[in-house]
Amino acid sequence: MSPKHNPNQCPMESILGQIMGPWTPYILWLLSNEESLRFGQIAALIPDISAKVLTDRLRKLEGSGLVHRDYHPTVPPTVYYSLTARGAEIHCVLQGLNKVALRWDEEDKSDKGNAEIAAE
Amino acid sequence: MSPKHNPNQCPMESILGQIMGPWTPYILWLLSNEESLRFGQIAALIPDISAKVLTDRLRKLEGSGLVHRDYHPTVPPTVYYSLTARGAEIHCVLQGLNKVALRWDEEDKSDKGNAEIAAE
DNA sequence: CTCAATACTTACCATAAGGTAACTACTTGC
DNA sequence: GCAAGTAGTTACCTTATGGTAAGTATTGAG
Repeated sequence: MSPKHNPNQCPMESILGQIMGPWTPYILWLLSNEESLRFGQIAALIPDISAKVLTDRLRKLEGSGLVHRDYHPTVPPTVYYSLTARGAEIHCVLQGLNKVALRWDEEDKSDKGNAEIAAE
Repeated sequence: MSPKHNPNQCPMESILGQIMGPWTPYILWLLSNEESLRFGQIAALIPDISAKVLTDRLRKLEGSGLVHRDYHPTVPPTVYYSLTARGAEIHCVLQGLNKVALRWDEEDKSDKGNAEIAAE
C-alpha cells in the first residue's frame, strides 16, 4: 500500500489491511479451527514462518482486536492465543474461501490428470 | 512469503497467494460489481495505484485465470477487463467480507461517538 | 509537424519487509 | 554453574516492492 493511502476511508480496505497480507489469514484460519493455540504450536503449524514475523502478525492482530493474547507468567512462560468475538466473525468468510480453494484444487488436479492422459 | 515456501502444497495458501496482497482484492471487488472495466476506469476508481502496479496485478490475475483481458486494437487501444467464471466465484466471499467490514465500521463509529459523548 | 489519447513498458531509486542469528528472562534439573 | 525450555527481542543484512518519470505505439485532428 502506498504510504499516502488512508485505509480508513473505506471499510473494505480497512478490513483487508487488518486480515490480509503474508501469513495473517493463515494464522486466523488456524485459530478459528481451534479453541486456542500456543505460540510454539502456531509456529509448528506454519513451518516457514519466522518467530519475528509470527510475533509481528500476532501483535497486529491483537492490536486490531481480532486475537486475544493470554499470557501466563510460568517458567518457562506459556502464551495462549485465541480469536476474539470479532475475530471469530471472519471464520465464515475464510470457510467460504476454503470451499472455493478446495473446489479449484480438485478441478486443477483433474485437469492435470486429463492433460497427462491426453499426452499419452 | 518466503521464497522457499511452495504455496501449491495447500489449496488455501494457493488461493490466498492469487487473490490477496495489496490492491488485488480491491480490483476483484470492483470487477465483480461491473460487467467489465477498462484499464483507465479501474485506475480512476483506485486513485492511489500506479499504472505499473495495476498492470502487474491484472497480469497476475489473468495468469491465474481469474480475469479476462479483452484487447481491442483500435487507436488508441481499448482494453476491457472482466472476471472469468472462476473469478466470479470469489464474489460471494468478498461480499461476505464486505458485510463484516460494514458492520465493524458501524460499530467503530458508534463506539467512537459514545467515547466522545463520555468525554464531554 | 506536432499533439492528444490509451494502455502500457522501462529504468532508476527509495523504502519496506523479511531472513538469520544471537541474545534475553527465569527457574528447574543435573 | 551450566544447559534446557518458552516466547519472544534485537541487530544486521538482503531482497522485494512500489513510486516516479519518461518512453512507446498508432493515427486522426489541428
